[in-house]
Parts: sequence; structure tokens; C-alpha cells
Amino acid sequence: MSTLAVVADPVRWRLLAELARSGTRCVCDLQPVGQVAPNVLSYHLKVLRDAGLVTSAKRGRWVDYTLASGAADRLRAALPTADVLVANSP
Amino acid sequence: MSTLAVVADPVRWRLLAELARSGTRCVCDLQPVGQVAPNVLSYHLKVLRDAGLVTSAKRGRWVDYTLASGAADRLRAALPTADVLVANSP
DNA sequence: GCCACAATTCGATCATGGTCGAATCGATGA
DNA sequence: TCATCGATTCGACCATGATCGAATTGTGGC
Repeated sequence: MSTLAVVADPVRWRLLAELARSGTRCVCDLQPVGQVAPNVLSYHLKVLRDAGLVTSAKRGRWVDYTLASGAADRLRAALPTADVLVANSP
Repeated sequence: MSTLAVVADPVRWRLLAELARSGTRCVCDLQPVGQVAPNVLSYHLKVLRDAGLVTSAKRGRWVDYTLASGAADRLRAALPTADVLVANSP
């Protein structure tokens, strides 16, 4: 799945935005953000991890998620802004 | 289909980028840009029209496509940049 | 060691989007 | 009026991604 397709999903987008805003969050904190069942949340978090956009760390029973350090560059590469389109307009 | 999902497709992204770069183009000019069969190109152009990102105009047998005037705003709303994520980082 | 909790994984199924081959439509030229 | 062209639409099918219900795994407390 391309990075663009990864972030084009509203659930994953909300998760990324929350991690960007608040730094590290555990899965239980992300549950209300994702607004999906726990197993579906795990699925989306795995997609984000596989895309290199977030990292995870065990903390006892809990797992903490953080925006990956290269996430901004990956997003910038995958997500040209509307400005790129506007800048190229005649 | 959300605007984000609309532009997350590589075919449609290429079409938008071409129209942003060159203004108006007819379907036959967009054929090599889309890199898909003519009927599939029509399908993607319809998705872009329905999303309000492009407009079309008949010119005899030909149909011209142009980036819609509100496309930049729609894209900006749907496509937050990585900078938005970075700006919100702690 | 057992139980509860947090989190993940699994196989099956569902839903949506994309492609296919063919047909249709509208415009143009002879 | 007919044939051709550019473009679109159609119904069927395919492919991929998302959800579901259940099971599993790892950790911590007693």
C-alpha cells in the first residue's frame, strides 16, 4: 500500500494527527481517536508501522505509539500540497 | 469517495498534476498521462469531475478538461501537508 | 500457577473501488 | 443518411482493503 493510500484513510489520518499533536500515546488513548473496534485499531496501527510512519514500544501491558522520526519527510514526499498544484498552474 | 481518496489514486494524481501544469487539455492529450485504457480514463475523469476538482467542456468531438477554480482550496482542505503534522508536534 | 487485562493475530467475509469488453452516444465529414 | 471518430456508459468481474468474531499472546497482580 502506497504511503498516500495509507494516510488517505480517515482512521489512520486521525491517529497520525493525534500523535503529531500529543507525542506519544498508548493504544488505549488512541482507541477513542480511531473510533473503531480494538482489533481494527490494531490493524490500522500495523499499517502505519509497516509504512514507517509510527513506532511502537512495549511498556508492561501497554504499548506506546509515537510518530516516527522520518514521518514528516515521508508524508511530504507522498503528500504534495495543493500548493504544488497551484504553483504549477499557468 | 472522499477528496483525499480521490487524489490518493496515482492515475488521478497524474491527471491533476498535468492539468495544473498545462491548463486545459483534451481527453486525447490526457490519454498518455493516465496510462490506462480509454474507458478507464473516462471513469477517472468522472471521479475527478464529481469531486469538483476538474471541469469539462465539449469542443466538437473533443472534450477539454481544466482544473476547477476551487480545486486548490478543496485540495488544501483535504490534503493537509506534512507541515501541519510537524507544526503540531510537541 | 491462575486470572485478568491490554493488545494482536487469524481466517472468513464484506464492501468498495478499478478494470474489462462491449455497447452506446453525440459530433463531424462525405 | 451513413460511416467514422472521440468519448462515455454499462454490467460483469476482479482485486484490494476493512471489518468481524474468535482465538492467541504477552504482561502484571495475586
